[in-house]
Amino acid sequence: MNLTVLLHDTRTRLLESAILQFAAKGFDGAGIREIAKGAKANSALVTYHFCGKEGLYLEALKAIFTRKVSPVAALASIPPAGSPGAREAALQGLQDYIRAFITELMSCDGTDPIDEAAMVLMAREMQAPRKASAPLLLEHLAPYVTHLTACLQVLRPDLDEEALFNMGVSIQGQIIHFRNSLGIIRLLRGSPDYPQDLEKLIQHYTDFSLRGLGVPEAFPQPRP
Amino acid sequence: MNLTVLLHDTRTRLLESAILQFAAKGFDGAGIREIAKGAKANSALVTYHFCGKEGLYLEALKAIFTRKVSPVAALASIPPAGSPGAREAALQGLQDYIRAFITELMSCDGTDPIDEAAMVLMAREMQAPRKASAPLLLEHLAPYVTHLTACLQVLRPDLDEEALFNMGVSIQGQIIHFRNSLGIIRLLRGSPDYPQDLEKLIQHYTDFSLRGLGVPEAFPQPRP
DNA sequence: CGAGCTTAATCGATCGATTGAATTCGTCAA
DNA sequence: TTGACGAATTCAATCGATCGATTAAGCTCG
Repeated sequence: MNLTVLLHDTRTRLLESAILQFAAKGFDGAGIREIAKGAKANSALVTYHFCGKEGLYLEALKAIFTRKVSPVAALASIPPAGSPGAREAALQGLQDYIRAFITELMSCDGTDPIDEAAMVLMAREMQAPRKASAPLLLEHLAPYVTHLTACLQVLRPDLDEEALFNMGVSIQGQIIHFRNSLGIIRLLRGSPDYPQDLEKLIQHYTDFSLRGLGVPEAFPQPRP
Repeated sequence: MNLTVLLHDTRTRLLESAILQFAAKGFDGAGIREIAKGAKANSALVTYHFCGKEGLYLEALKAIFTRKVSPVAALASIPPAGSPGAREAALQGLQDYIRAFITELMSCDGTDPIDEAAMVLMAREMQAPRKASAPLLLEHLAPYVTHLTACLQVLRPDLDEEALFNMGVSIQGQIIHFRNSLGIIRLLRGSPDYPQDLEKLIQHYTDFSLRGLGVPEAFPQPRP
């Protein structure tokens, strides 16, 4: 019995190694032999446990989504529009949402390489989803959109449905782009450890989003 | 002499086919045989003209950047801060920038498949740049950042340098994310032809950005 | 003719998948 | 507790296919 391998069973080790390899080299660039080597397992086990490379990829995606995305979606629902305190609740809900989103996306400060790889893989999949994984993506992203739209609806009841949708895309877009393009952003900024202050970052995205949405409370004093 | 091939020489045809194939299948997924077939050429020409697959990829990227990115960067420079009319010029410059950015990014309505593929390839490269192409990326993106930062500096002289940088990332981020994730966004929205009205989209991103930046003119009337 | 370009053919390497034997594991009879 | 049996798991070895790169001969012009 191998001691270094006792913590996880072979299937789990294959999944974790797959996340690392797929994130680093893409679906075509990563080979099942190297994935198996990273899991200290035999490459034939990919077919045995996952019905081949494609099945392993899908299972790896599923594992990532249930681990990273689902927790954030479990935010408290806001009161329905029109009820007393709905506006304050929606405002707070939107702020919590942005905070949870950024925190979750940035919760991989080198401590867990698998977390970091999971973000890369998720980002790639959102940008150019494989045909087989599009349903998986939609299923796990829908709760986000629902919650966000509900908040926006309360805060800007005057907007039509398309305008609200655009607002949601803008708010999510800034944050996702920040996470996805962190490599380029750090190059452009010239400092590899940006952002140093996560709290300041959350404050920026909250303020920018609330102002962009058109919430008066977030707007600075008008000039004289 | 082949008639169907007279329009471009072999090198150019290989480049265009490479853009299509690399965008569709990624660097590892695309094969030089298929690229050559798409260009009605022999696969050995990849080595002859571009010193191998990697060289072809870099040349394809270079062709994309000089075609899509550089033109947008050629925007009129704004007057220096403090000079009369600087604020109005900066405001207009920012609006022009957003318009030019979106227009260029969306200027591939199925008319030119190479344009569409170029966007996919550029997006992928921004998200996960290959080691060899990072310098190319920085070189072509720097003018954008310079122009945008100059506008922001004039419009919000009270902000420090890091805050201005965050503003720029947010403004660019929404738009880039919109273009990169258009596939998922259309799925979430449920309409494959979104956005129908490009002008309305430009208006949204302009308004959202100006409000997010904290420009009073863009803010709606405060509630009673 | 000679330089630039293009071709078919082939190289060794690596790919994902499969095979059949070897090993480990849970379970139940003795 | 022990031994044995069937199922589940893991293994080394190998399959055909495809990869990028190379070679040497053929072609096209100035």
